[in-house]
Amino acid sequence: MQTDLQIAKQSATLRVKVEETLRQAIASGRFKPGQRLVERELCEMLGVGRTSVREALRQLEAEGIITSYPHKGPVVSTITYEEAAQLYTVRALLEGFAGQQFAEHGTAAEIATLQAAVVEFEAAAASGVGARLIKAKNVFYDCLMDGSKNAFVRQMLTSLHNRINLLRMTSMTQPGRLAHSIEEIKEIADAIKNRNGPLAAAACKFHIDQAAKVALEYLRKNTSDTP
Amino acid sequence: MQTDLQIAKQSATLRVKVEETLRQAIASGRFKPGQRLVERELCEMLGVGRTSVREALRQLEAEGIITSYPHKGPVVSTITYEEAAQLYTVRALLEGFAGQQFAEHGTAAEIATLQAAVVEFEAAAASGVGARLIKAKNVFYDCLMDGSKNAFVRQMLTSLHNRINLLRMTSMTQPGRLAHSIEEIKEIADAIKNRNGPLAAAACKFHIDQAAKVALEYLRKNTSDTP
DNA sequence: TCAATGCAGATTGTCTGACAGCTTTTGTCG
DNA sequence: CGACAAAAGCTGTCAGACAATCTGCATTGA
Repeated sequence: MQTDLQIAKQSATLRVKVEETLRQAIASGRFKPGQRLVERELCEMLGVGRTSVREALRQLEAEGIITSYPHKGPVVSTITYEEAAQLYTVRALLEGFAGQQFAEHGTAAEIATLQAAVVEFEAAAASGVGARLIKAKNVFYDCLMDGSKNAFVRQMLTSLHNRINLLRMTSMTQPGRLAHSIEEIKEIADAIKNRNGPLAAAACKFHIDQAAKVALEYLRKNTSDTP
Repeated sequence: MQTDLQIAKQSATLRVKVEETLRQAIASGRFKPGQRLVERELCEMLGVGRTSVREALRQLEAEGIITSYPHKGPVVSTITYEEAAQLYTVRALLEGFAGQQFAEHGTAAEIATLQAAVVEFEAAAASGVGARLIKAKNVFYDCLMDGSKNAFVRQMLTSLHNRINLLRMTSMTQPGRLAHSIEEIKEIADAIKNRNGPLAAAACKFHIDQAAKVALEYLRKNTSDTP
């Protein structure tokens, strides 16, 4: 495992590292939605040539987290209310599917891993450390996606998560939301443990729908506030 | 409309044209799965510099229709039996969703367009012209994806269609399959016309499952034949 | 004063040439 | 015949250059 990661990082081409760095920078809010990404600045900032930067940008563009306009260059993608609504809809669909597959075909070991992730998420929430919470949530979703046993679902959900990341920090920091979130996640894990496919799907869908409600409400207010 | 398209094609950057050309070349079988794509050859073939080719390749890689290995270069993606099965599964899920949305929220105009597409598909099948058939099918799916009213579903399905294209020609040329295919498509359009969401979803899922059955059977035979 | 025009700066899109590094193949020697 | 070294073929990356294009600002004309 460890060596795998190390080897992966070593043999990773420069372009991939740039990709990861930029993805991280965007996810962490270092670059904000709508902000222009000027090639030369990125080159200096990262200490690499234009080739690597441009190819990395193409990749991020394909993933949808940046948008480029011809002869104007790329900007960090913004997300409209309608897009966010659509995004959460399809996310609910796919995660519901993943949950159902997990419940019906997951191994005992996978279920154990999932439950451990829930426990860690709870602990992270109690600790109040934001970074730990995000990490725990990522572990949980990673596990859930693995449970779908479907590489395409995994890939699509990863892409959706990346695009929603800018909003997700919102939906989790809303007062009272976190406690509900924990309960919903427990429901998911329980349904999976009990091998109840439809219930697992419903629990996943419910969880996303709740998150969507909060995020969309926030988005609605903020987009009308700043015309 | 026309001017829009013309302007779009004019202002398209070279890179995008290369993308489209390569996508087409792969979809049409000009480049076969597993085949290496050597940069210099592509440059000569297309008459463009390495920059444009490499950036286009990154895009196609992100879409999954080519795969690159570090320091070895890109090859046209191959698809294993398991991957194909997963692909059809998620496609059934998404198209089922699209069909349901269409039935429940599609406009009368959209339904009329869909029905026209069905008629054209039938005519194309009767004509026996392969190209016309493929075009008709694409129109039908385009219409169906629009009906989902969800840009993400549309994008994901487009990507899946691209990746499945190499197999799709198979599943449609199987003897007897085409007649069934027409019937299934009619079922879909009927369910949508009658505003029956669940039935539309089921019809879409059934259609894909049938296509999957044929394609997977073919794939199973061919992959075990050529070790 | 204000709108239209036009120029200058900034940035992207693309090409060329170059070179190191990794893979694969070839060739040679024990 | 096998191992090891040399060579060839590509990719990954950089730097520099230049045309095309966008944008903001200044100039000009009504």
